[in-house]
Amino acid sequence: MLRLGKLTDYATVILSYMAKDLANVHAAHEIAEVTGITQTTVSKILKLLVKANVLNSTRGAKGGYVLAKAPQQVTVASIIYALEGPIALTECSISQQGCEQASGCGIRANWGLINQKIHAALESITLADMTMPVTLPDETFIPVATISVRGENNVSKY
Amino acid sequence: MLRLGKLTDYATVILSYMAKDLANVHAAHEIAEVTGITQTTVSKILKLLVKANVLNSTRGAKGGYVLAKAPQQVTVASIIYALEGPIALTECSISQQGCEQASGCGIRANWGLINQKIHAALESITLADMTMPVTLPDETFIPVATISVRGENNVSKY
DNA sequence: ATTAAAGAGTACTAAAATAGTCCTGAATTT
DNA sequence: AAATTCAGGACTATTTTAGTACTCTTTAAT
Repeated sequence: MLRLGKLTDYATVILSYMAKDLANVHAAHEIAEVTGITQTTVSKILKLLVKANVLNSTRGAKGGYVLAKAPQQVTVASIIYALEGPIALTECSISQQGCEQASGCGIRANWGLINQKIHAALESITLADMTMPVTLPDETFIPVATISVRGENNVSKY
Repeated sequence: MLRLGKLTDYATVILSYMAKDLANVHAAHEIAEVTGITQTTVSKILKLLVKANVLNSTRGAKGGYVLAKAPQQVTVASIIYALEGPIALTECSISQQGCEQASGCGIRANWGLINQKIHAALESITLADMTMPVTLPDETFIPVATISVRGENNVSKY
């Protein structure tokens, strides 16, 4: 399955919670409580989001995290980038070094094309879109039909 | 990184080789030789592609594999599906069961939106596009800038 | 008929990536 | 000074993915 890690899923949960309460600074422990994700894991995610300039942090008592930008300006691509690094489906789309036969490779360019399209899709959706309640029939949500589930847990429920 | 497994990368290499020589039946050992992928791994991939109706196989001496459809009709989405299962970024996009709070989940619907876009992008590119030599400046191929490589090997070079 | 060549199916092992935890240090408020 | 909170890094455990091996079935050639 073309998939994102759990941490990215968690991150969207955390960020959409924060997007709904922009007025306050949120400490890691508070977010952990609200989301049900353990605090150590929440902290790990928050740190990554700060490093990627999605969040700002303040230390010390009364410290915590706030969004660095308006929800409309936080793209899904930037969230994925923060948690998982570059958005690219194949290695050779990232580094040309890895490919021993870069010049003769007819596939690399075409993977690049695909990556571009996907990147564009992920750039076009923001945290604001994620928090906005969408109410479409279920069929529209699920692009693939009958399905073998390969993992269990997720917390996209807040 | 939003990524595909190596096997999927291999699969595109194998399929584009086969797409260039539609006239002949290709045995696993032959494909292994040409691509440099070990035969056991090649076999594994070919079997998955048969199961997904991307390839047809014939057993016995002189047997082997051929494309089940014209290259224009083999979508990248179907290749990914064959190797990795459903194309969905988050678990909750696949099964509603997994999500304890399905009704109250504001995020699920929005992930579905993203999945749809990505699925559309992957449906829009076929094996024919992959084999077609694209010659654009390198910058166009690589959507993300400076980059930490997390894996090494790939064989997208044929 | 027998043999050799090929794929089908399944189970298993090894390697790599991901998730999750813990510890120590630095900044800030009271 | 003490308490709170984030920063950074190292480490462990878990899960996923990759790769291999083995047995069975099918087909062609002799």
